[in-house]
Amino acid sequence: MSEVTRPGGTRAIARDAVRARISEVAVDLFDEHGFDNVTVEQIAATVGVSPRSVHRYFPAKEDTVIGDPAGWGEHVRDQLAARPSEEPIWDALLASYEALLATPGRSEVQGRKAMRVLGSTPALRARNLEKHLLWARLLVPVVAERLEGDYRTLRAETIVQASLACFDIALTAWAETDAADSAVELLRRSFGALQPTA
Amino acid sequence: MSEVTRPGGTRAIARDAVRARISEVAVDLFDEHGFDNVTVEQIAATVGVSPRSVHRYFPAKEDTVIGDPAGWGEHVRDQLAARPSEEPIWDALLASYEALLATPGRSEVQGRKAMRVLGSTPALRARNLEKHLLWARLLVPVVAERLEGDYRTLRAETIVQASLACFDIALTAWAETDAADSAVELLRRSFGALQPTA
DNA sequence: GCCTAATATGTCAGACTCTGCCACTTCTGG
DNA sequence: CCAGAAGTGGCAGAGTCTGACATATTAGGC
Repeated sequence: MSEVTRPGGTRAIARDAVRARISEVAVDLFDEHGFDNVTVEQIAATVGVSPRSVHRYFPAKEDTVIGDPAGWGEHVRDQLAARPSEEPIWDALLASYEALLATPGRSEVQGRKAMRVLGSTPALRARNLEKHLLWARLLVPVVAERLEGDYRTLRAETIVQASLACFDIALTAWAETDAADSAVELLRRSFGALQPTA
Repeated sequence: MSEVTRPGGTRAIARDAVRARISEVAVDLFDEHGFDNVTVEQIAATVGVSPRSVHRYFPAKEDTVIGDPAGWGEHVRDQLAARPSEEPIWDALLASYEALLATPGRSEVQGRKAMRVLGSTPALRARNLEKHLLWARLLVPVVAERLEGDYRTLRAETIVQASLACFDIALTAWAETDAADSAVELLRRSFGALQPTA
């Protein structure tokens, strides 16, 4: 997954290109040496900019891998809001995430590498999860509207966060080197783990 | 939730008391001024120790709020492993978390305050999620053993992460000032949100 | 093409978190 | 009482990150 494309002139294009380049270099270095063994200074030197500039493009070192998921959260929210209102909520969520996975972004090779890096360091993975909580804030009102009965917000929170866990687990599994399944197939598997079977 | 009680003589007792004191002071300061506005130096000064000592007791500043998750994760894992093997997995997980909540620890006031502080800052939330990952590593093998069929690890991961989300959401709701329900009641509500109703 | 305002960049100092090292202090238990 | 174990604080330094500021670059209007 890469950044949301924003129209804004040549400078915006240049900015996005610099961001992408820094991120690409960072992910490669992390993949090779481990996140904790690569400094911001090293990333900057490899790209050919100053550390100060790296920090201008990415608030934190982790964000060179994670990127800025905010735009994608809005995308999922919009997809979810557009689902038929009588559709079961789990089906609606699954379809919304699938639509997201169908959106062009990083190449498959780079995407897998980034996910592998993400899964290799607990702090990095946790920060990624924390960023995805932003998605929860966008999705919970939409889900709550489809629920009836007591504790609607609590239940909506639960369903949304469980679905985010499915998404994370599916992508993590997909990133494993020998994974033969597509990300969508694995997503369906993890969603299925929470469906009525008992 | 406080530290796991470990027999080990007077020194262990003293260590636990120092940890508890540092944590109490930290949570109070964070609650009053915000996590990012309170330095480790300030916590140390208020307690009457050096910053170096604070770092001896807590690997990271965030851990002054979160505590040591390893002991509690093992506790939950042990509770889960001791459940009857034919019990539905969701019931077994719920019972294990309930047993954890029944363990004496911080006072209710301090517990609520810590949960509120936990939810207030991205860095704290992320570190708390990292704790979830640690627990997951302990719980997934136990859950996977109770599953049959394909993709057992993926499904176990999903179930465990979803249950941890339930736990987190319940505690967060409980920490809200006007919450009238007990933490256990809220935990049952969030678990219920993932049970067959559709 | 020229010029100007807007934007981008690098240098620098400093704040904060965290770690390893070491000298010194405290304390437990035989 | 005493020795060894454990605890403490001071210190330097590494790494991340931020604000300030001077300088460089560039887009766009004329």
